[in-house]
Amino acid sequence: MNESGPPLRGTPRTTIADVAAALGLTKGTVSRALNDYPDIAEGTRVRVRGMADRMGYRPLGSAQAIRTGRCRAIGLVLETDEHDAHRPFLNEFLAGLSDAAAAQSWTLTVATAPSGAARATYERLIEERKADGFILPRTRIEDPRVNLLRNAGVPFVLFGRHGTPEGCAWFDIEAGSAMRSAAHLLAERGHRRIAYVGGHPDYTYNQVRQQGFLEGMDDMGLPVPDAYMHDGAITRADGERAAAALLDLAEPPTAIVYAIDNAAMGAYRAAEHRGKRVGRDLAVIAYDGDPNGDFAEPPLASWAVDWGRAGARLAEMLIARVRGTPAEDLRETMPASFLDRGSASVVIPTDPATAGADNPSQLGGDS
Amino acid sequence: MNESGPPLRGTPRTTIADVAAALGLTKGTVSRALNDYPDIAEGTRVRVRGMADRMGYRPLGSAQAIRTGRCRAIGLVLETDEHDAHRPFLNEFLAGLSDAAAAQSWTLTVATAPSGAARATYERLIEERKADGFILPRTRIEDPRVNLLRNAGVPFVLFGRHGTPEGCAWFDIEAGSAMRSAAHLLAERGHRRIAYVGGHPDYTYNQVRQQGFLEGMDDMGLPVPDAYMHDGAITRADGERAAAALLDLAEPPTAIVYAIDNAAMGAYRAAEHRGKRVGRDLAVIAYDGDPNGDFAEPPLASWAVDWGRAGARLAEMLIARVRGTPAEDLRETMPASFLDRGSASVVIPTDPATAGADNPSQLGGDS
DNA sequence: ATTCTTGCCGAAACCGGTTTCGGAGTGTTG
DNA sequence: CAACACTCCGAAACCGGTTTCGGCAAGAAT
Repeated sequence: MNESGPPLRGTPRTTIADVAAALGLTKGTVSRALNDYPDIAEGTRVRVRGMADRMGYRPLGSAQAIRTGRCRAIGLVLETDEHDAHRPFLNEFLAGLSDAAAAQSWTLTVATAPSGAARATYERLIEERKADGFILPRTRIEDPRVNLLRNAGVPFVLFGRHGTPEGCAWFDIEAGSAMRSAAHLLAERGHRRIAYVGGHPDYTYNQVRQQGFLEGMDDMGLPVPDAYMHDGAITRADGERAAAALLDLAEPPTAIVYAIDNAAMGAYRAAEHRGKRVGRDLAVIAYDGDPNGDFAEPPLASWAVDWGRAGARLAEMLIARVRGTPAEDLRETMPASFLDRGSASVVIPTDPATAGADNPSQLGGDS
Repeated sequence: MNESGPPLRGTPRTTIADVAAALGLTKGTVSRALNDYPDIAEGTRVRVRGMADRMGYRPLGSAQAIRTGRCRAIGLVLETDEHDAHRPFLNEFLAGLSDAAAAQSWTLTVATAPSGAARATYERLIEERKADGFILPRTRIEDPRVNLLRNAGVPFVLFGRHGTPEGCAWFDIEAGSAMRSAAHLLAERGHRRIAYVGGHPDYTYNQVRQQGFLEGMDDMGLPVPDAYMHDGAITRADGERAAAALLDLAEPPTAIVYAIDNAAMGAYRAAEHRGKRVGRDLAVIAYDGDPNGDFAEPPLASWAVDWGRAGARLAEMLIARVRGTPAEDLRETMPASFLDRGSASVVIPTDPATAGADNPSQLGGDS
């Protein structure tokens, strides 16, 4: 019984036995030749190699898997009911992963799960050996996936550092220094009152970006009053609320740094409702490089991440990890690149008399 | 040799042999019991079932695959360097696919390829049996993937009908009737001069939507001059150009129907540059339900597709197809739902004297 | 009481690979 | 010339399932 299905494959693949027969060898020998066993004569190896790809032989992953325990597949579990800054980039991220995997004849197994119930999904994939290891996007500060995989003995690579990175391989974007540079840049353009609006506090990216911003402000000797620090702005509406609160302060900031592009888009409306204009009365720099930001008026300055490249490196690192490279040797960062667009080009004339002091009357003059 | 990797799994799965031993049966019997063979006593079957899930037994996909030829995986090849109207929805689409697959203990294998070189990707996945069948998103009018898979004897389900659908299973959104309704609705709101801006001409969606629009116009007895029919607008810039051309006509349309939300977003700027305003002087209805449209001023009226549901149905249909259901029995459509937002709420007062005639002077009065 | 079914399960082959083991052939050394 | 060490490959077990085949036992038919 089981699943009886008529539409079986047309051509009946060439198996390793076919290759062996064509050469008068045994399949064991062919297998060892192809897998670089040292007890195979070099001449035999090239004969086997030649015949194998002349016959178009491609080993059957599942057949290998049952003996080796490896299916040459990267696992990726996307958590769905979650704010997804990477939504516009999912394509590129998947492309990076998939291409890098394909280059080594690996494939990509994707699953989704509601954030809470991800555990069961991982367990199923592990139990059925659908993946040799996992890439963990959007790491949280306390991330239950890490312990789960650690205990199961399944290799993984974090995208974003973890609170306790012992024994973890990770890849990360230098978002901290990006935010730090944002603070520098705004300060150099004359801003003294710069506010920050963060994202979801449970995630490591949020910590990193906020800290980077604060370092940047500290570098420039600029104070950051509590009222200038917001958090938890994920959606455009969140960002609008935060901007509204900031702009309604007695001493409103002249610039806002957002952790998330999407939230930053809300600043435009908040400013407009107060007769101000982003890019003229208020500078905004955000992070993500969301293409939609390019269509804002003026376009949103932002830090862009090369998601394709990130995916590719993550895939390569995970494959290396599965093959045995120690986790400690698999740690990389990649810089983000700044898109210096209109929203950031607000220059505050530095009055020598008031330079260094907080001077509220600086704000608001047209052009 | 081969890939020697230390981090092997912790717990050594329970195999079918373990279950058999625990019951004093042979693994053959256990296998048949679990797969509903008729020659197993009902009592035995329940004993086996009970013991199996008490022991947490889960069959190893790759082991099954080598005998059955099925790995219980859905294949999805995303073409990357392509205009992707589904980009904002990729998440939901994947979630729909993955959840429906998981419900039947299937998984999802995702690969990407540049549009041109997709063939090799399919061949590799087929050759290595990484997927039992494929879901083909974004069907083209002449789609090489169809012949490829047909010849290979690999099951597939089209997302969007194909030019020659013989022997094809497909799922489709009723975008034709959506566009038709859009024409009706605009006509009912008094519009007589309605233009259309299509998307990429190689894809079936474009054909379907355009035809639906023309039918709707025909239903209402409204003429569609050639100058009112545009095509090939994918990006926001494309849409802006098309709108500009239309608005610069001697008799500009009072409403534009777009095949793609993203292109429709360009109409806002084109209108603005001409002192007009979408939602007041120009009605716009598009298609895709892009969440960004909700942040336009006024929000973009559009037809939304439930991508999660679409993915789920596609997965279920493909699994059925793999299990033997004839392609002809696997054909479904799903309606799109109209988001009647600000951009469509332009009412042209129907002057009894001029009703039915094209009257250019109708346009543009401030409400 | 014999024969014929029928229900039910064990035994074993099989799928396509990998890995271990042993041994035939050759070359080296004492 | 015997003993020994290598090189290289065949033979066969193995992985975890599925599927075929055959046979035992109980009940039905003759």
